[in-house]
Amino acid sequence: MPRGHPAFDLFVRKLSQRSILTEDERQAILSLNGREMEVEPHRDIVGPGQVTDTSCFVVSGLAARFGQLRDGRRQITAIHIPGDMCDLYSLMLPKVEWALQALSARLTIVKVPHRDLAALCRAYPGIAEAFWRDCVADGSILSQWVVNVGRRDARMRTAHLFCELGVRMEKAGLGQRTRYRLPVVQVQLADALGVTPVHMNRVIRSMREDGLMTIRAREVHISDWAALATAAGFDEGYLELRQEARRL
Amino acid sequence: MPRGHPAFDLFVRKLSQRSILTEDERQAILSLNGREMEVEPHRDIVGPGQVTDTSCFVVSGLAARFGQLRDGRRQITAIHIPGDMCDLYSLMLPKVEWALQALSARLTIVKVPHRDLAALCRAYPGIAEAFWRDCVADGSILSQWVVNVGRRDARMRTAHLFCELGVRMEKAGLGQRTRYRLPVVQVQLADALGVTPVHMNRVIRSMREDGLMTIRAREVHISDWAALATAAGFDEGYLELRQEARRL
DNA sequence: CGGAAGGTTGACGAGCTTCAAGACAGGTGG
DNA sequence: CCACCTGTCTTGAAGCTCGTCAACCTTCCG
Repeated sequence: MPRGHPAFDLFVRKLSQRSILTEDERQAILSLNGREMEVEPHRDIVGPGQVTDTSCFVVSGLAARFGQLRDGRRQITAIHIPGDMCDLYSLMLPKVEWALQALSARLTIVKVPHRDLAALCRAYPGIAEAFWRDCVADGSILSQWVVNVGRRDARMRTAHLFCELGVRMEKAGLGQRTRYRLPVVQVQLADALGVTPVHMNRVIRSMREDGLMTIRAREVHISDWAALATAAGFDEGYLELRQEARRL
Repeated sequence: MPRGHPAFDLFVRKLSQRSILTEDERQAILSLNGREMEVEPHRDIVGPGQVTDTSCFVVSGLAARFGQLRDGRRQITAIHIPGDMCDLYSLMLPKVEWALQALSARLTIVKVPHRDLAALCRAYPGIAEAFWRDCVADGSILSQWVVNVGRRDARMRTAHLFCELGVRMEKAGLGQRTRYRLPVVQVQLADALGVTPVHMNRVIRSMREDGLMTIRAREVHISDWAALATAAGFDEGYLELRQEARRL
């Protein structure tokens, strides 16, 4: 089996948490390859209206999908951490409607041609299923975000996002849920949570003053997980991966 | 080929708008069957935490997924119109995190066993792909909802929802985008848009006074589509089905 | 006729935005 | 080494959107 890009063991790891993969399938995914590149912030990796023929695997750093209004206001609809294949859904709908950008200063991705992903799906139905399940799991997070911005106030929303990221980071092996690197600025948190940067700042301050959490040097430190989770109304069920991961 | 439930030609119609299906595949889907039932509002078809072994096809009426906070506040995360297979994603993640309920007074669904859907996927990779694409398309709508509740004010949000539903109804052959039946009460619109019922009422009144649209006898009538779409910042790209619907 | 459900309206307050300014840090050039 | 600049964080004050509470109205239906 030819060796692919070394970062893809992160991808196998993530898929295996949700789906059952045979050894053949694992090896097939590990043999994937693509163009590695570093992306600077505020530059679209893919932009709305484009038809793309690649998906982007996050090696290090953070990526995000942005929706944009005509007046320039932005809303982040998804945050992708290392190990995520963002734009996997574009394999099904290659015309993308959202901008994908770097969220952190240093973002390294691998661009994987749809051609190769499609070949894998044809050869191994189990891989197609794992990809499908991955898209659905992203949708589950998206549902939670709708609830978040729709029905929680700014403080709950913020607490909820930090809980979600903590759990996702931990599951991906990138830190503990109570302490993880988050190389983003407050403006971007505001864009993710649907508030203004000014208000974002006040909310973070208030949570710091209440002893819930602190952010220093791009690192989140949650001092009281239970209190934060309660304040957020956080229930990690929607991130639960290891359910009855049967094969079709 | 055994005849299945007659309503599934709506399903084939919808899938065919997004994906290319062979005649065999169409016939296979049409042979699907399940238990038809009528559901009254405020009763969970499936509830959070349950593990389900069926998906629900909407024959007539409206269904919705609800997220709920501990204090009882609700947020609708998806509205399903006739022809939608809601809970299709549960084929991949059978443990559901959201409540599925009737939105309209009279909702008729067909409960299709996962077993049968899975058998179809195994026998016809093209059907699996169409299902996958359907899930992704739902995710695309969900992204737009995040932008909606995150960055648009109540008036824009409302206008946006009526535009979206208009286009979806039209594509499904259930009316014109400027005139369609929407058998829901204002409380439910408020739950979908993340505002209070009182404010919902004021927004609808204001839009009526501005000559944008009216709702009478559960029927939406959009008097000035262009003005409404502009007020909403509506761009139907994210609902566009007929893109390069290639097969893998 | 009476009750229930949904729609409508007013008054008031809270949460969030907007505008504006200042503090602080890191990086650059003289 | 310091002056300066730029990006980020922080804070205050004023105002608007939206939520809350409460009441009343209309329609429908038994």
